Amino acid sequence: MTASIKEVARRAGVSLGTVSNVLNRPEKVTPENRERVLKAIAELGYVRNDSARQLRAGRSRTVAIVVLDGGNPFFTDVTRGAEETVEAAGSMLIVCNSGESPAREERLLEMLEQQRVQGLLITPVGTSSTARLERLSRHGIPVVLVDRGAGRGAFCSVSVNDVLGGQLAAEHLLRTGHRHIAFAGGPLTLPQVSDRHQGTTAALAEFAAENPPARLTVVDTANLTVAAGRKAAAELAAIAPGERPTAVFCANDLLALGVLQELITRGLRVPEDMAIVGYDDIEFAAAAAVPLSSVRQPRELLGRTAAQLLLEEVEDAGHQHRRTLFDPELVVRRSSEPSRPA
Amino acid sequence: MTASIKEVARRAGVSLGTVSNVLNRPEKVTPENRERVLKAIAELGYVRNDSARQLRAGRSRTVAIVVLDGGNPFFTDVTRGAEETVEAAGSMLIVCNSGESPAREERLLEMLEQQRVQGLLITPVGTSSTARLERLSRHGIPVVLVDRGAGRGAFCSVSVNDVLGGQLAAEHLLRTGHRHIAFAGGPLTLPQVSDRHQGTTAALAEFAAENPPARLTVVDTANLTVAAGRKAAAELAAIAPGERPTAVFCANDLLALGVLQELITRGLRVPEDMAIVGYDDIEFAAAAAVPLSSVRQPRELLGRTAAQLLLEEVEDAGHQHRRTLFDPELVVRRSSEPSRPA
DNA sequence: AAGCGGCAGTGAAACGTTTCATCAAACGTC
DNA sequence: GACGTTTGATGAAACGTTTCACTGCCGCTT
Repeated sequence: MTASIKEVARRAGVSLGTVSNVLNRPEKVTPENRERVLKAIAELGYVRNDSARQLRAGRSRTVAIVVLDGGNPFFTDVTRGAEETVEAAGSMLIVCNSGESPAREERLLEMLEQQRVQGLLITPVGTSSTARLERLSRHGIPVVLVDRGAGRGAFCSVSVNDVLGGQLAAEHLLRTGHRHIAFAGGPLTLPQVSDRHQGTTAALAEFAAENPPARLTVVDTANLTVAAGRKAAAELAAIAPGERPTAVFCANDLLALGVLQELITRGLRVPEDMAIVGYDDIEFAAAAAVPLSSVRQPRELLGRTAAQLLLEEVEDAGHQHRRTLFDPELVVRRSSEPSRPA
Repeated sequence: MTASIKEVARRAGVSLGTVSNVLNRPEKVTPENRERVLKAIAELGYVRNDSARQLRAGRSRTVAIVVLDGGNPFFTDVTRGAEETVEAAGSMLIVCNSGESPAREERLLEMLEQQRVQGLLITPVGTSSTARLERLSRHGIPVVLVDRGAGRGAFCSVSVNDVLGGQLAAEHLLRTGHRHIAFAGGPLTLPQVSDRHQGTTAALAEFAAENPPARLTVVDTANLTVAAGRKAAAELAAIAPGERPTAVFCANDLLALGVLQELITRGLRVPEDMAIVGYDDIEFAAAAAVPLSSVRQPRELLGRTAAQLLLEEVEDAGHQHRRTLFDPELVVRRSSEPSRPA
């Protein structure tokens, strides 16, 4: 269907190697020959065959990023950052979505390995893929963990201190007078979720050292979506007012937006009846029905840094793995403004 | 670095062809040989080389989708729909982002063509890429236009009637008493934008046939983002109250959310001082500070249908191009509830 | 004038698959 | 027990590149 280099050579009346030279080292070929080859290329509508190129070269020019949820603005922002960096290096970023499903993740990794991608940015669903990722790395495909610390020193990683984030959120709620807090998130097997939860309990423990202890209710959700948030809010709203937490810290903003919406629908006031703090500070958080307090992560920076680390490792094989950890930042908005000053 | 089929063959003590058979037609090979080959594969950590496979086969197992804005929930939903369908067919969907930049789009198309992707779903930035897309199609890479009608019959396309959408929005505003409406959107070279604008003017024209004419103010924006919306709102707010439109129809929801936020910040009330209608009905529209009226598009269905059409064309070369057009639906929420009944 | 270095261009080899014609062996039939 | 048929295994060819050792050729030096 499509013309090959051989036909270009024949039409231009030169050898195969000369055409290749025009394509790869144009300065090495005489101007008139270059001219003729380019003309032939244009006439035939020749397009380089990347498969053959890659086969010969042993490696490709694409970097892949595998995200947990392609619809979550957090990940699209991370992706944007990575895209920028990868593109500047002359490669192409392809975005894949595991949708928090280990099976799909597995399938994607399999296909990406077969494609011999240049490198891989990934937020793994769980720990089940660690073995496969290590194998990728061993096979010469660098892997950088995104939004997830590397367990042992096997990979580079770029993440944000989720424990600290959870702590910031919980401390804020305690400071503004809340004594019964809910943590909404799940599945708890996601390190992001469990770290944020851990930060919460840490803050509560610290608080209890000098005060009467505060209470924590955990609402486990199936995933981190708006729909899951609505469901969580329904559970919270069903609790008798006296026993109900007065604030909820949600493991991400989608969840928080769902919670907010459902609470309002059910006639509860935010923050008076229930304060809310989200996580990620996505663009929509500030635009919500009640502007959402949230723990901000440097999303694009995360993506940029991860891509840089990856490209570095692609260049330099004898590379030392590195872990980068950013600190999050609490952004207080109306959804958690003190209803009763501490 | 990575083992090849040849080494597997040597280790298993069989020929090269037998290994290939184990991989592709396992029933054709004797159980004990199959066993030995699989063992060798496991021991060597052999991974199929897709470049070689593709080179031989002439085609790949990946479908690409090129979207205008990877961060826009509209596109992530379309992508989700497409993903589902493509995955069910055993292929892999890779997501690329043109970011509304013709240059980046051009680059992506070049690389995707070199990769000999199986097919392409695309929302083109403008009309400048038509020639290249036609060439792709001619070279055996089917192209389906998404959220964009095919100009001539060159491609399959799946879109939503944007003119009708614009009309629905404008009629709604006229019916609820508005006599000076703003249209915010841009660039007007985007067919989506110009169609929605055209629908608006059509509705106004129809209205004027039986009523004193209503007024339309166009606010041209650089793109369709929240930031652009904020800027547009600033312009609207700067108009003297008597001269200011009483309602604004935004070409998409991101824009509308930005407008909403900025208006609130500036102390204008929605919908009392200015009603808003958005477009797309993304998930965040209902959760906004003032729940947003919006023109709903069947986003996942759009993606699914486009992917189906594409796969159909991949299968059947002698395929008739088809254009599918869905109708949008107006969803009225508080942002445009009649402040003064008609 | 002979020798030498540099420069363009050539053609074959190699990358890792899949396919296909060929071959050998085992089997069933008469 | 010979023959035809089926079955499984084999090895070479082909896909489209890039690379590299060679070959002429020209102009410069001695």
